[in-house]
Amino acid sequence: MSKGLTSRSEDYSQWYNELVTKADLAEHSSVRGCMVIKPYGYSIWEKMQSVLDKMFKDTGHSNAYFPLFIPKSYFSKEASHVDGFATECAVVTHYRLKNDGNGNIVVDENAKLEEELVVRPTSETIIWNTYKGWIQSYRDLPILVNQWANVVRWEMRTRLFLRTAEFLWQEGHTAHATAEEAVEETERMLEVYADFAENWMALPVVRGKKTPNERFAGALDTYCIEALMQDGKALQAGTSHFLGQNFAKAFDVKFTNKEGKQDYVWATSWGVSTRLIGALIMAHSDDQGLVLPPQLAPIQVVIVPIYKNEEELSAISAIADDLIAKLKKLNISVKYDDRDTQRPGFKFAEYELKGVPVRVAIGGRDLENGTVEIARRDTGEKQTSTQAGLDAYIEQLLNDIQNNIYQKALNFRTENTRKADIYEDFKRLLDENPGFIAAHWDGTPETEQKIKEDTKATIRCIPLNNQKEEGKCILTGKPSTQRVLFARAY
RNA sequence: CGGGGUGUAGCGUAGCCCGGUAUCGCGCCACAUUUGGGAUGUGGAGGUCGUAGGUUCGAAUCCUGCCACCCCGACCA
Repeated sequence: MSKGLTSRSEDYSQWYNELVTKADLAEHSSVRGCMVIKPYGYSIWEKMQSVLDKMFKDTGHSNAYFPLFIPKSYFSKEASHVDGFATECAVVTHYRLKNDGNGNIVVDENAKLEEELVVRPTSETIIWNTYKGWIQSYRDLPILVNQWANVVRWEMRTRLFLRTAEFLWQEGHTAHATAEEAVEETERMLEVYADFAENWMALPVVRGKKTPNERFAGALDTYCIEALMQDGKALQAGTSHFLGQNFAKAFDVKFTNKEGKQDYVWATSWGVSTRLIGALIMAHSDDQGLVLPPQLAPIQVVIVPIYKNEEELSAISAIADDLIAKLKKLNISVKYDDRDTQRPGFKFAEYELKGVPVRVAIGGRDLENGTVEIARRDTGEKQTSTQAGLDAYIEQLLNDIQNNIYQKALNFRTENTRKADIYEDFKRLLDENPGFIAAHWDGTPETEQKIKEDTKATIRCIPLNNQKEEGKCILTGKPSTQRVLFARAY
């Protein structure tokens, strides 16, 4: 492991790339745009999955699995959907290789597929094609299904976790008898995501709706949670779509309602991806490395023994073993690092880089005094603490760290959310103090587009429960009834 | 996909302009001394110079194609 990390102020983007690889979260694979998620990074994803999965089940959903391949023709059935994804699809055209006689393995041109298969960029089409066979009556509704899967989007420019050609995610796809019910579902799942972001990732998010420009291809309404990263850029952390009857119409999914009449089914879809790991990194980490919220940290507590001989080590290990047993009872994950191949200082730096929330060091001094040294990753504070009652203290400390990280991120967002009423101020803020900018907008796609071309800032969302306020559009001066949130985004 | 940059040992690099098979640091291995913030010494291993081709007696170096990554742009739940 190499020393030092480029600082955030020096080069934020380089800091991020180095951190991802040096903290052992992921690395570039030999396949363009695709990453290898390494065990430490994957264990964060597993934690996220297990929490979210429980949340989905607690809200009535079940998991299922649909094919990776989607017949090309399915995409043409929903016009705006195909427009949104056509330019980034991987397509399977053949099903066999052969030896060309010169020792080269080549595609067998005789094994051409009748119809090409698209590697799913999202599963609405294959799922709605399937739902057609599942739904006849209102008694078959709702269908509340989630899928954990990988998807492929042939992105032009990729970044580890934030945008990769293949990524892992979950996608919920639900079917309902009424529009009201589908909208309720859309909003419910947005709240699940917001809850997860705030209480597990310690990431404050703005709940909002996308403008028509930024909507998911095929949706009537896209709800989102937006988070602010430390460089002042926004990140879309999750979306929940009200799809109306678009997919039901495209795939002819009708049901008989209570009145005995045929109607198209109402749909939602919602998803979060491994991009959340990118959000986690960019929101909390510092120049020393990762800072992980205790709720999602694969290792919550690391114990490092400091010893001069075998005898001292075994005395320390006895204390450590006792602490480990107590912490495990409290469901706290602990690692005891008694490797003799690295010195304590090296281990300290390593666990800081990897974002372990709490470090306990036990040495000869502590043996004499009945103490340990406790260091918290979020503030870097170190203190000496008695061994008695240590488990309860650490449990509390983990809570404190979780809260502190959240509060810090919230303060950052508050400080970096500003109002602008004059276009010049708006532009100046974007360059000098990037962050969210609350500004009036005349509600037209043209104005939004113009601002985007001009400043690279987009409307991240129209916050839910937004305060009504009379004003004038920042660009055109036309009347507006509320402020919307602008930012440059990932 | 357009513009710019980079690619030399696991990582970071020198050498390239001006052609003669490769420099240094970290890391790695062995041993010893060490261990409360990234240890020290001694010895050692490790390289198709991204890749394919061309020019040449000879290519890391010159020329061409391709690939990957980084930055900017376009695109993008």
